[in-house]
This record gives sequence, structure tokens and C-alpha cells, in this order.
Amino acid sequence: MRKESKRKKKNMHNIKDIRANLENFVKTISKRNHKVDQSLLQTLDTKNRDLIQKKENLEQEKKIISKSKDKSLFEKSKKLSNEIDQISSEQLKIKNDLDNLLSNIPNLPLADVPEGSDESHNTEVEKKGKIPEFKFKPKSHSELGVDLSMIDFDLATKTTGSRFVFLKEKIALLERGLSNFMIDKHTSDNGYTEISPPLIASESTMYGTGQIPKFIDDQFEIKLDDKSERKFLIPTAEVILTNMVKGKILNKNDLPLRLVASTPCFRKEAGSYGKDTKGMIRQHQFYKVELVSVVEPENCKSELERMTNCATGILDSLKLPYRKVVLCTGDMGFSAEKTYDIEVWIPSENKYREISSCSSCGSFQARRMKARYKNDKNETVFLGTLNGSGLAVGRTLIAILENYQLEDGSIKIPEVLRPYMKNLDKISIK
RNA sequence: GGAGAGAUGGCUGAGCGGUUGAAAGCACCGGUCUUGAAAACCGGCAAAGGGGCAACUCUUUCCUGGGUUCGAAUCCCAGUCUCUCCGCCA
Repeated sequence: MRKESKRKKKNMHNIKDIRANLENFVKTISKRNHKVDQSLLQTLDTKNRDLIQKKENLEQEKKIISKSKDKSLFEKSKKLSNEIDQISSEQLKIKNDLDNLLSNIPNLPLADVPEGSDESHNTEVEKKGKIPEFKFKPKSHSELGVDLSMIDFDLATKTTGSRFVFLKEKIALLERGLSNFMIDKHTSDNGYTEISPPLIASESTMYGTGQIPKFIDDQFEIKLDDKSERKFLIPTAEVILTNMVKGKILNKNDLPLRLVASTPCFRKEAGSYGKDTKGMIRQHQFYKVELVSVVEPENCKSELERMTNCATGILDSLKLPYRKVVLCTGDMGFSAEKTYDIEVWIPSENKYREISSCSSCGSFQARRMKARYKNDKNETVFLGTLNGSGLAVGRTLIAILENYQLEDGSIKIPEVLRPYMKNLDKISIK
């Protein structure tokens, strides 16, 4: 039989589930500020299935002929091939449209996620730590760093461009110390396995966690050579860590898988022009300690709580004031079904700023990655994946500089960090 | 950069034009035996998609894409990836 042209299989939302409850699906997705063209979806699906039926009938006919080895039927078989080709290419086109439609639809929010269109509808669930009271006007981290000659934005502008920074001496050490401190804590106290991953991900890897196709504009694409698959600098270690199970079928006793890595992250920050242009809050490149859990899907909810606690644990031990919020349906990331943001207190802005985001993605990413496991009943089912920052190192650094600043512009080092800082108790001008 | 080898089910690994969705082993699940476990023995065990309330049934899939043939895991072409050796660099 002639090989029928195959399509690259994309996995995303399960069309079967959607079909069974289309109204509801569209309604739930609309809570996420995403409109689904219901009639288009329905038309494509019906048409697709119709063509599949037609194609399969012909294929069966052809198969019978070829098995019969009856020479008198060979001509007919050739004709069937042509027909099949025709129908097949038509079907492929429809399927492709359907795939494109589906792969741009975000994950379904869990039932307990508050409804809302934007961040103003996020719900605070916890507030912890004491907001520092200064007897002087607290400086911003960039003022502090520049005054100490340990943060240099101008230099980065010269060598690279905007939204990059040079850290020097004790502040560079602080950045490195923070990464080490966080990783140590997650590996020794929280049961995570340390990974040092590639910082470059292939196109299919980026698709797996949901960065592609919808958010391709925010990714730094890099060119290796003309031939190989497109490659991207990772926007977060989530991408590369989560994809470690891409295409795999794990055993139940491999789970849960808990991974931690400290990596630079690269983001174009397209769409945030003019936002947070001052200081280190929003950079094209920053370090982040990332937590990833791969679990049985039914354990996603409890794992999310656990992971979030691992993240806040870092802030607790650094004695930084923070609050925890549940993101509303409209503010969640593409792949998430539920997200907690952890926000740390930033004195110079007199408000809380995101320092970690912990999300359960349910089976959304696993489906895209084709990552499965054998469950109790020996069925092969999609895994659950979660990711969270534990924490964003750059922003933690900012929080420490600002919250621990002294009147003379020097910075007190939190107790737990001192072993990572050559036992310094203070960063001050030499 | 030069020269080779390879890509098959959860894993290892046979097959090299038709009854092969694919041997065998391991893993896994069920059973017999056992006080329990192990061992041994018996049985089961790929995925995706379509149809059906269901029992069930059909189609596709042996790296990807094209081609030859009535028929391809098997033959031809192109590509990707992996491995080994040499060179180069760290």
C-alpha cells in the first residue's frame, strides 16, 4: 500500500472530552479571556471525522484486495489509492486547522480558581513576615547597588543593550550565594533532585510546556545551523526540566519526580515595553531556581500546596515579608490549571512584587509532551506536571538589598546566607 | 571537518517484500504453589484515531518525509538524531 502522507502529531486538549461537553468547555475557557470559536471547532471536528470514515472504508477495501493477491483486482486497487490520497490530503488540512485551533487554547482552570479578568481579581490567601519600618527613606535596589558600585546598568547597556545588568563583587557573590542556598535547601529539606540542564531547548520541547506556538514572540531563538530543528534559549528551567519526561512512559514507582535547577532565564519581554524599565525587576536575562514535580495526576493539588510551601520556606528562612495569592482565571499562565503567586515586599515601591509562581498544569503539558505512566490498573495515562520558582534569584536579591538596607547604604546579610557569603554580615562600601 | 555503524513495543533485541502489530528475554499485571515472601509454573500485557449504549469492530503506526509495488518494518531517495574512530577545540 502506498504510504499515506502522515501528519506530525500534535497533542493538546483531548477533543473527545471537548466534544462530550462542548458548551461547558467553551464557557470555562472563556473565563480565561480566551474565546473559542465554537461553531468552527464543531465544524472542523465533524468534517474531520467524516473524512476519516470515508478514508478508512477505502483503505479497508484496498487491504482486502492486496491480501487476496488477485491480479484482476490490482487495477482497482490503484484507483483506490488515488481516491485515498485525495481524501487524505483533504482530511489532513482539516485536521491541521483543528490542531492549530486546539493548540492555542489554554488549560482549563480548576473549579476552585477565582473567576476574574485580570490581576485585580486575584485572591490573597496568606500574608507573612514583618514589613520593615525605616527611620529614613529607603533606597531602591538600583540606588543601593549603584552607590555601592556593585550593580552596573550602564556597562550592560554598552556591552549588550537594555534590560541587562552587571553585578560585581559582593552583590555578584550574593546572587551566587542565593542560588546555592536555595538549591541546598530544596535538595536537603524538600526532597528535590538537583539538575544542571541545557539552557537551550528545541522547538518540540518548547511546544511541550506550552511556550510555543502562542508565545513564540517572547522567546529568544538562536541559530545553530540551517538544518537542525529550531532552537531557543530557555525562558525558564521549567521548559527543560519538565520535558525530561517527554515521550516517556514511566512506572508508578518512579513518581513523584521532584527536580530543582538554578539556571539563567531568557525572555524578550515583548509586550512589556516601558514597564519596569528601571532596575533589575524585569530583565532579558535572570537567574531563577526552578522546581518541577512530575506526579500522578490525582496528586497535582496536594503537590501544588507542597511545592508552594517549599517556595515560601525560602522566604521564611530569609525573613522576608511576603504574601501568597491565588491567581484568578484571567491572570493565569497558558498551561496552568491553578497558580499561586508569591509576592515579596519591595520597600522602595511600597508594595508586593511577584517573586515566585507555582502552578499545577494537570495533564495539559503531559498531553503535549506525550508523557505518561502506568497506573495502578496498569493503564497508560498522562502524568501531571507542576512547576514553581523557588525562587526567582534576581528578585530575591532585590528584596534582600531593599529590606535589609541600613541608613548608611550598607546591606545586612540574613543569618542563613552568611555561610554562603564568606561569613560576611554586611555589604558595605569599602 | 573526515570515515564508519545504527534508529523496531515500558526496556533489551530478532525480523530484511505478503498469515509480522511484530520472535525472544526483562519489566509489569493476574493466578497456582507458600504461614508470608522469593523461586518455579500458567495466563495476560503497545499506542493513537474512527464507528458502536455495549460486547465489539475498523484504520493507522517498526526515527521523519517522499518514492517503488496490488502489497513495505523490510527495497530506493532525502532528512533528523544517536554511537564509534580520526582531526580540531574546551
